[in-house]
Amino acid sequence: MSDPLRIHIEKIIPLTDEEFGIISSFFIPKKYKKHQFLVQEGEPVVYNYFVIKGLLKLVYTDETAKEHIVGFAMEDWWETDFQAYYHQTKAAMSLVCVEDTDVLALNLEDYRLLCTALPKIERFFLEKAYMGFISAQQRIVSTMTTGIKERYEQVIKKYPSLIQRVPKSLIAAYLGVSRETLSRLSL
Amino acid sequence: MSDPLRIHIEKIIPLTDEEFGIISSFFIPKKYKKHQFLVQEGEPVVYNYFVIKGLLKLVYTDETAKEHIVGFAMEDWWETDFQAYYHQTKAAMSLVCVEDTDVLALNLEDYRLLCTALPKIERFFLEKAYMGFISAQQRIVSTMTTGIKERYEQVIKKYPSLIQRVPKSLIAAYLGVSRETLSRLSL
DNA sequence: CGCGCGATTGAGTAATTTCAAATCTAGTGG
DNA sequence: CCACTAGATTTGAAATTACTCAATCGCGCG
Repeated sequence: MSDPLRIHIEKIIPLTDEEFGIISSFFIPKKYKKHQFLVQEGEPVVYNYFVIKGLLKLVYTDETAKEHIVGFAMEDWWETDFQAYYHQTKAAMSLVCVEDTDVLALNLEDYRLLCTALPKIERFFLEKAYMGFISAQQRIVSTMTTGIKERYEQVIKKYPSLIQRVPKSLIAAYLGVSRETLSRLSL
Repeated sequence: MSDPLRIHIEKIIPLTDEEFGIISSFFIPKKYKKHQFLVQEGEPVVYNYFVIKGLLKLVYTDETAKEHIVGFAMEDWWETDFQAYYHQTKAAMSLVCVEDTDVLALNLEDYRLLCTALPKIERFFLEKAYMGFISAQQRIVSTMTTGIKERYEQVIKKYPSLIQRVPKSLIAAYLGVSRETLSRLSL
């Protein structure tokens, strides 16, 4: 009854026990240790991950080996290389544990089967995709219009726990500035 | 039979004439002239727009009155201030005609009625939302990792007609650099 | 105690911005 | 057909900002 996935989905659509049983049967529980890779750049992306517990970073590594944080994923978040997952191509980025992490994994075929078995779940995924789009777009606007200091403050306001859980250098990589520049901001 | 909306939707889900009749009945055709506003910052956002013909820019204006282009919308694109539309709040950005433009407008209540009347349309909107999310995320990655020259080249490669249809200063505002800087790139 | 990781600080360099002026171009009216 | 004008683009130069590279500091842990 206190299943995190069920609570998460029921924030958007109500479920009977039977329906949740169907949903549940498509997900594979997995556990990873800090520094392990869930998605590896250059490899196929098998799963979309729902985070039960822990913290992940989605990282793009450029030609000069510099790491750029595309996003973090904590409890109740979905994360993967969505482009590669959905189109079944090789990953362009990596999904890596920042902490020991428990997830539920859903492969694309099972996702489609789930949607066939329980069409109303599509409403849920639509909401998730839509919200993901809105928040990505707002991040774009924020990057274009807002100074680094304010962006940093927005991040710690929006995800207060993040500052406790990751080194500031990762936040810098998320904001798109060097760790030195972030360090020099008078906060 | 050559209805742009029908062709657009049928790229994702097949439709009977009757089904398309239902869909069609929820949309309101509208026409706008260059420089007119479809969405005005600070005002409620009534519609989501499907562009039949023409070109729109989605603009965020910052405190210093500088314009930032969140996105363009040309034929077969959907555009609005999605955040404000979906949550029925005031617009944070404006949607403005770059050319005379014909659209089909869908208000949120009609959107919900349409989804009830024809649930399979949700598959279509899910695909759109998902692709919108992916492309927004890729724009974030591109901004973080790629130099301006390459980003400019990517844009003209992806949307070749854009360069003919908008001044370079708008592309600069889309890329997040000053028009002078864009002008100084040796292309 | 000493190692290692993260954070800070300093100095020089590179890129971008801003402000200003000059140039170019397309469309308009004479 | 030409001159004029408004908008768009380019160029110049100074100022700002962030970057890189390097050294230092701080702290927890074996």
